[in-house]
Amino acid sequence: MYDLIINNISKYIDLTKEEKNHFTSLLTFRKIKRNQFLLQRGEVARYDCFVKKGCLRSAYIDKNGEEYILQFAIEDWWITDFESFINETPAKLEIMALEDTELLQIDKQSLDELFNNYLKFEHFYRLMNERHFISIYQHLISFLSESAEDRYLNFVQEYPQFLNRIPQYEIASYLSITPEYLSKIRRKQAEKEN
Amino acid sequence: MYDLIINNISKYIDLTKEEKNHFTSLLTFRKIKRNQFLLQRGEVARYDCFVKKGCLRSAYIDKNGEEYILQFAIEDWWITDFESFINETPAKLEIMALEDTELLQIDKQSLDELFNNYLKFEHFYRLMNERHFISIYQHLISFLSESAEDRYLNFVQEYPQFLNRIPQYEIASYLSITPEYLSKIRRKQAEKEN
DNA sequence: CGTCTATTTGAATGTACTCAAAAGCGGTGG
DNA sequence: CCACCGCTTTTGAGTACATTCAAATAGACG
Repeated sequence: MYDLIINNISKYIDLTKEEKNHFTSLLTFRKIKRNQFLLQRGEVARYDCFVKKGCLRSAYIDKNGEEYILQFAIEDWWITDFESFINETPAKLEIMALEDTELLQIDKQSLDELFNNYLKFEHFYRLMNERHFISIYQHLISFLSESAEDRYLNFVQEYPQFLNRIPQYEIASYLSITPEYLSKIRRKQAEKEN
Repeated sequence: MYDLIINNISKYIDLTKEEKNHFTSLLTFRKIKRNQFLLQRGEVARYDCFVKKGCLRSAYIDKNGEEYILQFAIEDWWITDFESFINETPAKLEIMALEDTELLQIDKQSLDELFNNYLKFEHFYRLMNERHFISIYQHLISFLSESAEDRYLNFVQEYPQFLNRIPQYEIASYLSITPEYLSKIRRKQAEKEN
């Protein structure tokens, strides 16, 4: 049950048996079905969620109802609306399952208590968030400096595991282009191959 | 000398006199002149820097030499190439002073030692980075969902203190538009006023 | 199969860019 | 105090990347 998440944390810090037990006692298991919401806009994100199995996406929805996917999360990834979770404010993002999904979640209060009692975990959380932060930075830079076509090519290189798993219009949204234009990019690439 | 930075940290955690003294003993003071580099691309960012006086900008430079400004930092802000500082890898960003600037900087080793000896400071750093992280997230969302014109209007609202201080072509770069187009946006806005 | 959803195609359009040149602005020296 | 220089901002014309809209085609699933 907890192998994957313990292993995930052990990449950053070493844990004693007691620490593992205490940590896992704070987790709750949750299943959500394909196309169901883990978090809806306006709710407070009460949990930081670790994906045990399945696939989710977080997206920002603007005033015109336009969706902008910010992150996909599969097995061994964490996902939440970070701003909402940290500040305990209404979420600007929504998180939806793209597949039937199994999660282990921890609520903010438990996490804060954990940080107070086991300082090691605050260290872990800082390190994990630093990585996450760096990846968002890179994402931002790629939007600033690259064309839609380059972003697609990078995506294919960097996340080949997503290509077979996630519909094309979701990938288009992640790359912030229209599905029509992504289709045209793909045709162009296919023509180049020959 | 240290009032501003101690005050900055005290927004997040309470410090004893001894902690303050220890912390400030780790800082080095540095002045850089307008148009000089605090960090150049390819160097490792050895310091996280607190701005005591002046103004800097961090920018990503792509293969064509195009600049994309990611952050401005004035008094009471922190700046570094986070990825380079954390991972101790060559910087992809450059940081330059837009005005004569005074800094207090701390190197990574001192910071890590500080975290080990005074766990409180790791807590501070986590909280500060969480805020920084959230603001990068919002920056990304604004690029995804808003037109150049809306981004400019938001910038004017959110950072009026920068308008008189930073040249227009730097602001254009931060908004990721050409100076020419920013000029056109401003004319359009001015016409609306009448 | 038939239906529903996802992808592709094409034509018209728009937002923002490029390039070139003019105008504005601030400082310096004669 | 004016003239000149370099740098920043504005203007305009032409263009490109990506969008919108509408329709056709392809795929997936019951």
